Amino acid sequence: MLPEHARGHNRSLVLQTLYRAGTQSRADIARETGLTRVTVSDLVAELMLEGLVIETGQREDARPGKPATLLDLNRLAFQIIGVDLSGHALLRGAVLDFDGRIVDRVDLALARSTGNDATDKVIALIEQLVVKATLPLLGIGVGSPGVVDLGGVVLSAPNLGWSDEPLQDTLHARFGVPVLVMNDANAAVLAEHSFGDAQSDMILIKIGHGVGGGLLLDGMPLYGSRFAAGEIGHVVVGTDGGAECACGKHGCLETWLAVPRLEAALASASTDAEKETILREAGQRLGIALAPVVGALNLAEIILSGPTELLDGPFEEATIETLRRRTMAEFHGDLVLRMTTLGEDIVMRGAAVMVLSGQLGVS
Amino acid sequence: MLPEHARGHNRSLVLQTLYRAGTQSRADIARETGLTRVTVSDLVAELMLEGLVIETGQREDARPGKPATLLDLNRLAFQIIGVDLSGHALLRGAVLDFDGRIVDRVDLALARSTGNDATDKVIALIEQLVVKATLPLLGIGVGSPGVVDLGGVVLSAPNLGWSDEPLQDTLHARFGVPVLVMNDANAAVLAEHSFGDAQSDMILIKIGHGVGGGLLLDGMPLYGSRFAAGEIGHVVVGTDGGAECACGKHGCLETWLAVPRLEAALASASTDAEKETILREAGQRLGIALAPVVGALNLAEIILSGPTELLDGPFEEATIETLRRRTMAEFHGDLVLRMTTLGEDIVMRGAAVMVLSGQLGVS
DNA sequence: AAAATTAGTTCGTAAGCTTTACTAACAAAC
DNA sequence: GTTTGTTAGTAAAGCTTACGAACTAATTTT
Repeated sequence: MLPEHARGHNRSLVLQTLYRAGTQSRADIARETGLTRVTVSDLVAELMLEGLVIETGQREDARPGKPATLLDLNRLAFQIIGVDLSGHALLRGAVLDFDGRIVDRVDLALARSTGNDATDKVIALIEQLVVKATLPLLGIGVGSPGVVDLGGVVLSAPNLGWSDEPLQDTLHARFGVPVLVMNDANAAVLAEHSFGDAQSDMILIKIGHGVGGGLLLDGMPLYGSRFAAGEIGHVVVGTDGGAECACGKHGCLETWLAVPRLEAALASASTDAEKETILREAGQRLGIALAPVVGALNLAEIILSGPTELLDGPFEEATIETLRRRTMAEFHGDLVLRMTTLGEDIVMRGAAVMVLSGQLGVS
Repeated sequence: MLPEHARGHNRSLVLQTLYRAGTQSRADIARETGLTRVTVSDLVAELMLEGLVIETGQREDARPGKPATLLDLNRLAFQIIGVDLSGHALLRGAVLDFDGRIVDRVDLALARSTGNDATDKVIALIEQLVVKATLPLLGIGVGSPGVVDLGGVVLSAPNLGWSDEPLQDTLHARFGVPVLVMNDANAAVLAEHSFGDAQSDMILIKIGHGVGGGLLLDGMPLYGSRFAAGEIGHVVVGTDGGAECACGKHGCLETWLAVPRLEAALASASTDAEKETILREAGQRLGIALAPVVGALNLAEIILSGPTELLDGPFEEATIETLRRRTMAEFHGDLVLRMTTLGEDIVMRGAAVMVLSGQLGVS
């Protein structure tokens, strides 16, 4: 641990304080961080030289003493590109600002491309986004389905036909800015944590063509021993059989609640009561699968991401009821289950958080 | 982050290097840590003044250059007291050396004491141990059943009749040395990680009068949002009912595999085949409960701690078979399940690791 | 014997943060 | 209007920490 590491840490501390609490004075930051006013002034001077921080005028409120010079992140310093590769047929990308707001967006049909063709599609998408950016780029964040290691190599992503695809290096070589590639559900968790005021111990379940999850424990994403943390779709649920899965097993979580399966089941139902029963059954299965996870990790919150019309209602209710019945209320009395508030943009916004966090230590 | 924090980090780095790799020279440590020889010399001088590090002579092997002065941790500098409160009827304690070896031990019957009486028993146990220690004490580590917060307050431990018991503060006030109190299963996980060459992502399941677990993720213990991580005993397993539990639910993990339940079931079995079936059934239940956890966390290793005669055999086999059948082999091909190698001393040795880690940053 | 190699120390320097002391700018009270 | 007290920010000096260069020391290789 060298002095410059400590300096970098303190730099991030200042940025973090401004990012979270917004406009503040140097003295405010000093109080908040525990550093002295002198040190904060020094760090702020450095950050202003780099264009990351600006003075925004004086504080107006009437109180004794010299009025404070207010500071803020220079929210016009950079933009970020966020990319979501988790759609089954559509690659989605956006230009985002410092606050994670979407400035512009581009979609590109995957058209069943796989392997190098898929990689080329991703590059083409980003090229369009680079043109649309109106400010220098802080970096590019990508949320990819499948298993992604810490170096941004997609170890396995069946839908895109990738195995050991060094996407992060490829994109960095092509675009020359920092690139971060992460699993889509992990990116979504980061978005929910930053923008959706989620707690620090939670799991996010992403239900779409497949079922995946991302975990945040004590505020940090979990990757797992082989970078496959959250890959819960092919865990068998219950002790009473179930439909056959593409993976060969019977009763995998995906066979109960992947969107195509749910829609097919709903289509064959005639009455509303039947439909509700189908949704409740699926929600119960999710609860059964999650109960040991919630118990073992003492989670505070479960977030669902997926089609609102399917998940928001009987499904969600059945899941939380099942969880409550199967775990100790004493430890989980405050357990919350809810839909994400970020909708379809969750992965792109999470990808932007990755970049902010990786480049500035801010989130 | 102040310079002195960085200094502390580097101090621990030096100690850690010596702790893990054993006898080495200053130059070896410099190469290993990336610090310069100058800095290492400075840190070593400080540590030698404190009596934590000693020179053990010159290296003997024939190679060019000035022969190295070898260093080692002063393994006669301190001893540690480790206490295990998880026994149903017996409090166990030991004096341990720097390497976690047990130097002396003391047991004390709990005799159904609860509340303040139980606290007094713990103090009496430690008083006996303090007398037996032959070197200055680095600290006292305690593994307690129940839910323990980060400040060493036992929020809830039914067997000992404790709620919100500030055990860490009480013991620190009484004995004047650093005290660390942690959940028993978490302590056990630390022991297994340090002494049992376990991997960095694992769960340890402790089966005794109750069933509890401890998690190590990326080398760090997990505490959970309400400090109840690992409390998996009262999660309902399977979708086919089960016996009634003391907590009021049906089919909790404890109703399938707590030791008293298992022994009762075995006692009513007449043939060996019947007994094996009972153990296999229990092992399967554990596998069913753990499958979602292993899947969600992408764990590499599962360790069992408890009566060998029950767990080591059909039980263990059934658990790993069930896990393999219920999770994706692709992500968990190297999944290992085994008994702990540390036997009954695991919690006391883990308590010692807590102290080593907390006081010296070593583990 | 000379050259090469490795270990460890001494000395001076750079970086980073703190403490102390200051100026500037304001509000409140007399 | 002056005094008193408070708050913001800066300047200077000093401490801690780590580093690099240059040195001594001890041993093997040539």
